[in-house]
Amino acid sequence: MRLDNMLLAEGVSGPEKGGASAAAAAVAAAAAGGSPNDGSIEHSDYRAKLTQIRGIYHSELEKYEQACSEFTNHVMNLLREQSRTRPISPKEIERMVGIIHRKFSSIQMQLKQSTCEAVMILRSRFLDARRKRRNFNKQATEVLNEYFYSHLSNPYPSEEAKEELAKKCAITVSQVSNWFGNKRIRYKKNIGKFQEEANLYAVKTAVDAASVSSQASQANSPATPNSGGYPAPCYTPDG
DNA sequence: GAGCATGATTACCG
DNA sequence: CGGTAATCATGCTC
Repeated sequence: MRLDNMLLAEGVSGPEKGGASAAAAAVAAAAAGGSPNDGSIEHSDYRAKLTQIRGIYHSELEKYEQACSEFTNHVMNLLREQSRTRPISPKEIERMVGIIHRKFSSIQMQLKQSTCEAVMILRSRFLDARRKRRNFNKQATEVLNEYFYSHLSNPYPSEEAKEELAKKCAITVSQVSNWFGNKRIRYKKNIGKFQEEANLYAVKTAVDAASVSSQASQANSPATPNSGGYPAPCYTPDG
């Protein structure tokens, strides 16, 4: 009866309302392991799908139950008719009913199993954040890149800085951390590839920060990596 | 559709 | 616990 427990836990079987919230709680618990996503939209989406599965499950279950009782009635009638010609013991009737119920419950088991599978697929699809990865918008990456390249000598934002960036970019702090982690490693791995970008943002922040007069005339010379921290492309802020 | 870009996850380290 | 490195899975471009 593992299937029953599983369906109950997922809120597919069991009471209407408590079930749904139980499922949501299960999802929340599973997602709490480190998923940085806010997830309210995903949850409502998940719930909708789960409700759909629930509906199918219950209507099918009802159908089976109805069919079972109909069939049982049918057999009982047959037995009743037969009882005119030969004696039929209550034991025999019981046995027949038992056989019918076993047959139908095995069909129900299949229904439960396929419902379980559907739920599992749904879960894996909705809980695996990688599946619904979205690129950050232009403005967000702009902000992040600006910070990264203006702190190229030490591109490790503090917790507060991360929060600030997260707020600016409308993403979570974990996403900021992920972004910087990825950025650092990828920048280090292939500095050449980021040269252009680095120069761009270096100039941008330079112009932005210090509104000094003309200084953008030297922004296209190739790389001169230094040995400390992270090699800067061609523009070194100071220090 | 192949191939690269990119965000997220995982294993491991200090 | 926060970092790196490798990897996964998807998005995007050609």
